[in-house]
Amino acid sequence: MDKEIRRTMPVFPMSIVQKLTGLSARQIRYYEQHQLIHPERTEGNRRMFSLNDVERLLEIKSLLDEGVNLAGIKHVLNMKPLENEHPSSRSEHPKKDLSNADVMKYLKTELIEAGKYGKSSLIQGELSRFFH
DNA sequence: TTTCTAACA
DNA sequence: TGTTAGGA
Repeated sequence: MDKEIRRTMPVFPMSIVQKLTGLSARQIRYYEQHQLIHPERTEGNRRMFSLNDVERLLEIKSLLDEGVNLAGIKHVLNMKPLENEHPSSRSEHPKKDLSNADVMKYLKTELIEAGKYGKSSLIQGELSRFFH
């Protein structure tokens, strides 16, 4: 009953999250602006991240390396809602899990669809070759 | 001293 | 994305 609260409990300040994720403060704040993470705030308006926020950021970092842009990352993250979010908005668990293969499959589909039409794809750069 | 927001020679 | 100004 408190395993979940542990993952969602705000415990890390910016400096720690930077070291843990290897991302810059600028990037972390930017991703928050784009709703990829929702760290809580202290009385002094300082961000406090939970373990889930950190894991989420690590996944964002991973997808970034694979050449997925923010729009794509949003989609992937939205496919696995349970992972984090606030304890407040949590009552029942719609339970779900997404394997890496599922994500790959999704990304590949995005790439193919983008090829059919114009150019716009959620996947950028040459890294998309991993899906060819 | 650390983090925050806003903005760009 | 980096970096910096100016404040808390």
